[in-house]
Amino acid sequence: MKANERRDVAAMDDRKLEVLRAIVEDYVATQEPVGSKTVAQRHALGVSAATVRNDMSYLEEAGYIHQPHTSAGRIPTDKGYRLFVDRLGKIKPLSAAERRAVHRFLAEAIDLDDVVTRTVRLLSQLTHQVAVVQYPSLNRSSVRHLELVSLGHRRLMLVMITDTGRVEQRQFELSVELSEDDILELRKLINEQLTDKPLVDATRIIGGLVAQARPELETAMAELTRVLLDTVVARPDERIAVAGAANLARHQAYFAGSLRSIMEALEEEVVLMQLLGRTDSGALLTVRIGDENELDDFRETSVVSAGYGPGSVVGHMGVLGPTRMDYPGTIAAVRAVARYVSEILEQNR
Amino acid sequence: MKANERRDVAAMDDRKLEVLRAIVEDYVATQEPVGSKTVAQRHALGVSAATVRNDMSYLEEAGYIHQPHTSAGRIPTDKGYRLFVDRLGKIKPLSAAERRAVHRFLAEAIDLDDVVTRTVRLLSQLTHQVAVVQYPSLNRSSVRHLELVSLGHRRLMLVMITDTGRVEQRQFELSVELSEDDILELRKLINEQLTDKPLVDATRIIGGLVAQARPELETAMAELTRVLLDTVVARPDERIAVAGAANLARHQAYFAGSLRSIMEALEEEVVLMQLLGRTDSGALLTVRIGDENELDDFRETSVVSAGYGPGSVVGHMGVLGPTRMDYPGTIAAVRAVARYVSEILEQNR
DNA sequence: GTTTGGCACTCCCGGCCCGCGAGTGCCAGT
DNA sequence: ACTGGCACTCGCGGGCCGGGAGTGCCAAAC
Repeated sequence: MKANERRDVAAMDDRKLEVLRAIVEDYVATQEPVGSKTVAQRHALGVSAATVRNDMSYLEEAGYIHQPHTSAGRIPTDKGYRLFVDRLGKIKPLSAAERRAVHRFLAEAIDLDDVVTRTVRLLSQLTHQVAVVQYPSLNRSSVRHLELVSLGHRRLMLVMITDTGRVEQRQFELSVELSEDDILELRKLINEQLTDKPLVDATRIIGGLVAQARPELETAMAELTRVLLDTVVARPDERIAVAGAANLARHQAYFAGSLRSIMEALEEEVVLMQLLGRTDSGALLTVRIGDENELDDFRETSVVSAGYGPGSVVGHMGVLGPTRMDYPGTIAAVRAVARYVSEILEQNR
Repeated sequence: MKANERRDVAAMDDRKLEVLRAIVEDYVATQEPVGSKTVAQRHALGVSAATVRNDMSYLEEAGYIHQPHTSAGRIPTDKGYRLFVDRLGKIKPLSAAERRAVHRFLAEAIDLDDVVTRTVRLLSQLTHQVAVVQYPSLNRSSVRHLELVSLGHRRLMLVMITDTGRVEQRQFELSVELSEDDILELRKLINEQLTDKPLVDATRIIGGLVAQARPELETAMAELTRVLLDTVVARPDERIAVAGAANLARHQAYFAGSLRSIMEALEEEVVLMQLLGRTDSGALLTVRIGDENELDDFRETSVVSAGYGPGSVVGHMGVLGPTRMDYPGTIAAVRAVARYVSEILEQNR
């Protein structure tokens, strides 16, 4: 199969590829099947419509395009889009104005929440599609600071700040009452052990905390330990922001029946993580086209996603739309935004 | 006009009202215009279809129902729904199983964020509609505690906790470096002044803070003051949670063209606030039907909303759907959930 | 005078047919 | 290998029609 595809591509001369590009570009622009005449005219290939027809029947044979019905033009298949993305699409960089807008808009962000909110809006506006941004994964962050605040009685609040700027906060109640000094002591102890440690190691470290507390504080520390573990482990990556769902409505005809299930999926963090997460190892940017998404409801959907983070990848962001989307433009937008957000995180570190 | 309507209602005998109820109920159930025969048969009125026809033509004259076209059945108008809601709909309380589910699901919430998230999901599931929940308004809350945390260098974090459990957090940078003791001093000062004060008074109090700080800390306090004001005033009510947007897709036919603009509106906090906020003064529960919403995009939409809070109202929650919705069921659900959430907030106070 | 059965009328809906046009595949000629 | 020509296919929109649901009105009955 793999060898077969290779031969297909190799056997195709440049003009056939050019025809495929023309079909993809026109179809994306007009949303209508594109015929041989259109291709021959609009894209100065220097050949007649008949020649284009021959190429098209070849491309159809090879599985890159297909006809919705006998007397219609051609539409790219998922395989066709794939080839286009891999070898034909020349990524068009954002315009200077767009770049400036991105920088200005993101530079105004005051904290991580704000960065994420602005990012997701920006992506959806740039691409006119649904945008999804995952908050920096706790698994890949380190603790910058832990704070323990008394709320009166036995009620406490634990605030954890990571090096990516993420703030997790959690209220709980202890079975014993602690003095302000006790709290300070516990806070100091926890901070000494956890500060600058990556969260993946936290589970281990937290386990050892109880042993280090003064005997009087052991009960409290044990309870605190449970809350810590809960905060760190039990809700690992779950935060995700979505924007631009209204753009789905623009493609109503396209999504037809699946609109509802897609919207349902957008409210499920697990599903979103799946869509974003399965990045090709190492690749900076991933495009998953139609069938390549395992989920049934997304068979007519493409996802363009990129990792971001200061130095290493701490989260993913992406854009979701119909398979017939403007790949070069979307790829450029996602890449540019991911890069710039990474820069911001780098600076704030 | 008002007098006119009064007379209309008064002039209608019970059977005419019964016919209107039958039309509303059937139309909501079937989504299809309902004819005289159906009404006469399904709802044991003890009269013939012809009689029902007379009543219907009266109801149409009075503006409670109308025909989409000459040879079709009748559909309630907004005015018809209004009368139904005000005088005809017998609110059917939730089933015991539903009530248990509500209690169980909400009781598990661990903090305010969790309460809101669970509430909005619950509402959308109970009603099969879009649910919207406003976080407790800062304007109507009091400060329970303020915390000032050093993040190293000159970077600080301000955490504010209100009596409704809402936690606002904000990072910022001072122009001067403070010692741990300085920070504690400032924190103490701020807490003394603000704890248990309603946030509406905060602006005034904050203004006086700088004067009370030691001269060495004046600069820092001035800067801090600005951050405080920003946190308290500049982002007053803005947090809103939405769930069940996928339910809009179920009513695709109904919303037709406006689907997109409705979805856009759902991403705009300002619009959502408008929809929820304009509560009739004092009323525990508000139903706004079709035209009664000022926004054009919501002419075919009804909103059922209720205030909630411990004792006094601190926020609103509601459900949004097509005008042809199950009002009795929706009203019951919104009311039950709002009450129970209020109870929870009361307990946590 | 309220209710009822009867009846003519209206008009939507779905099915059907048909002509147009876009697009194709094939072939013979360059 | 490319091209022009040509017959063919088939979706789409428009027009037509018959069935059916629902109405409004009227005259008779209670």
